[in-house]
Amino acid sequence: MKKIGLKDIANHVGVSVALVSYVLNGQAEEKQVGKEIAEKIRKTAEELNYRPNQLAKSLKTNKSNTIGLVVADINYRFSSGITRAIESEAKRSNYTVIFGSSNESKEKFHELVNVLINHQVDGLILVPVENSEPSIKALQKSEIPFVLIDRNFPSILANTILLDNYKAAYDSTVHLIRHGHKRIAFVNYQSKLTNLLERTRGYTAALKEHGIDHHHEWSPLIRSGHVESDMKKAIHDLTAVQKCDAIFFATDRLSIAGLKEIMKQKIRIPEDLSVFSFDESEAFELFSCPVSHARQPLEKMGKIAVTTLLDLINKDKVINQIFLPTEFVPGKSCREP
Amino acid sequence: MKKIGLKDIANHVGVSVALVSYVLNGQAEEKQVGKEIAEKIRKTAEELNYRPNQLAKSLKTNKSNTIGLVVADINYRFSSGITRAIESEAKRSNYTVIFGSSNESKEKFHELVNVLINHQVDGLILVPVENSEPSIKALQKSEIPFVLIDRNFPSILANTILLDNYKAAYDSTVHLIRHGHKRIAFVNYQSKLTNLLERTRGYTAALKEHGIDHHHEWSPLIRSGHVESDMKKAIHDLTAVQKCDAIFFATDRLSIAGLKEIMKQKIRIPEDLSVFSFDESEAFELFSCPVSHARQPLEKMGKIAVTTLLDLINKDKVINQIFLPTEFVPGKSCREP
DNA sequence: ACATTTGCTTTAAACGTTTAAAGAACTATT
DNA sequence: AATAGTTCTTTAAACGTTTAAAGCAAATGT
Repeated sequence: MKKIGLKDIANHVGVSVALVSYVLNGQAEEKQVGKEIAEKIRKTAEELNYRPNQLAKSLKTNKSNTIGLVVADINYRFSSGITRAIESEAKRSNYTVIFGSSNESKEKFHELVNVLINHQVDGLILVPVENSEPSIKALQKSEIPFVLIDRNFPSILANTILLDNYKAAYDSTVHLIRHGHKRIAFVNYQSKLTNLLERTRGYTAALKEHGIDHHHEWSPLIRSGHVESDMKKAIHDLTAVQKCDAIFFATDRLSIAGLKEIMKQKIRIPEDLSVFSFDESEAFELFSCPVSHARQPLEKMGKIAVTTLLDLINKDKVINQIFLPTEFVPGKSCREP
Repeated sequence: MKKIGLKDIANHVGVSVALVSYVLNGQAEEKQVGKEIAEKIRKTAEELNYRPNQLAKSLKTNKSNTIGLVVADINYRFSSGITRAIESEAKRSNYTVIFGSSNESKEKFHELVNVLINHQVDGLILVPVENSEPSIKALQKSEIPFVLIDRNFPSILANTILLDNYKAAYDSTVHLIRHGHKRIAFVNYQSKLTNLLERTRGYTAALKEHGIDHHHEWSPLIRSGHVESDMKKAIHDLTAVQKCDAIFFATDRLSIAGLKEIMKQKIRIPEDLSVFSFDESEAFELFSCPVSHARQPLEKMGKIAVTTLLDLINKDKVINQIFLPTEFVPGKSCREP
């Protein structure tokens, strides 16, 4: 079946392509197209199963109705959640999402951004990866609207949708303190990403402000390439050596790895140890007890990212940093006070 | 920063756009472009930070280097895995993925396919949803190459990448039989999707061929909108009433829901009951014992989907149905024989 | 000296749209 | 009957590329 263009419809009806374009773009009355002709055009378009060529349209109008999305790894629960939210919000405004997963590689990130730009996306939503500052700075020089989501950089001032990581970690730590814990550990990735650093900052501040001396050994850092071995060591050290009575994991993946190790070492939750997780995971459902955790507002983040971006595309550019709160989901993984 | 086009480079260097186009497309020698000029063009392009307009390119060449992907729900582990595999395989061949999640709605599915076509994708990879046959049949009438993945329809002959669901379910059931189980239950969704029906067929065949009478009550169907309540009833019925000694869950999500219920009802695995799962889940890692399951070859499926599609795009159209085997992952959720 | 070849470059049309602007056919007003 | 609106329709350029074809020197062959 040959592709049908405006020209085909025009020939078929016996009018010019301009008229067809007007009608099919809903400018029939504005341009005062004859009623019967308009109807005939619509009918023929339908019959011939006309599909507008979005590329040609975009080329002419300089507007692709497309937004580019780069996530850190689509296999993360965070990424798929945010992607889904972004995609459906985008479609509400008639935008299509072009998509890439950087897999935490700055090279791939950079390349993806370029590919998306070449595809003339109207704007970008990015979850930046470690050391991607240069790519972002280059982006800022172009006029392409973009918003960062979930992660940011101190050296970069841009539109950003973030969790209030500091506050969430602070509050969660306080939660543990209220439960009577004095030796609270915080397990984080070894990373320069500010969202993770902020969590550490929140944790430390909470301890300090509640008169608890923070021991450096309570905050082991896990290398992302060596989660299993590092975690094994960390859990053992925190429980057997440091005698911590609570562990706060900085992400869902750390929580899972940690809980797995805790199971292996036959540590009972919450009798021997309280556990709290930043982020939630489907996996928690099958753990021996419900895990208390802070939940990220994925839907909301995605939605706000899109609306912020669309504002940026349509109106003038203000810079906006939005911080969203997490939701506290109580479980049974923290011992009663 | 104004957008730079071939024309700008041409003006800058003092040549025609054609020359610039040749050079920047690597046809410099073929078209015998002067060495110094070619060099100058390349340098200027670099300096001006030229980004080719992919839309214009595609419009002219009638090739967008873009493939459309529609998954059933990006939040499924299957979807994100397959998406990631597809995206990276596509990029290896210089294709970009345009993406949509139908969320199991046939309307959204249909709409997404249309949007992608309007964006002139060179081909489509689709995970069809229930009752989307009409959309697919319409697709077949157009000349757009597409492959179905994971699901298919008896009434539709198309390029398809599937699991060998029948065999996987058959083998898994046999595995349970070998472990000495006689009363094996199979919990599936209430659905017309052939991949799920095939699993039921494999299960039933295995029982029959091993001389086990199949009781209809052993195969409860869970309604996708009522997983929790239906599962509660099913588990209770299978264990307390039917006295089944093994349960085989047809999908990862059913397994999770089932295991949750099993935990609630304090049934011990594998002492009181053996459990086997089709699909794997991160959640299994935190269950009280490792769950034996059949693993889908996501990477391979994605890769094959892309290569099949690219063949379809580039060469002539043969119809191919590819069945992939699952991998057996032994756990400790089946009692010893 | 002229024709041919070689090496390099430009011209111009096309892809499928949009959209100002001009044009044509009526109708209404003098 | 000439003029001026209305109302409807067409013309044509443009968006940023690609690419066949033509153009033009300079080099080579006879």
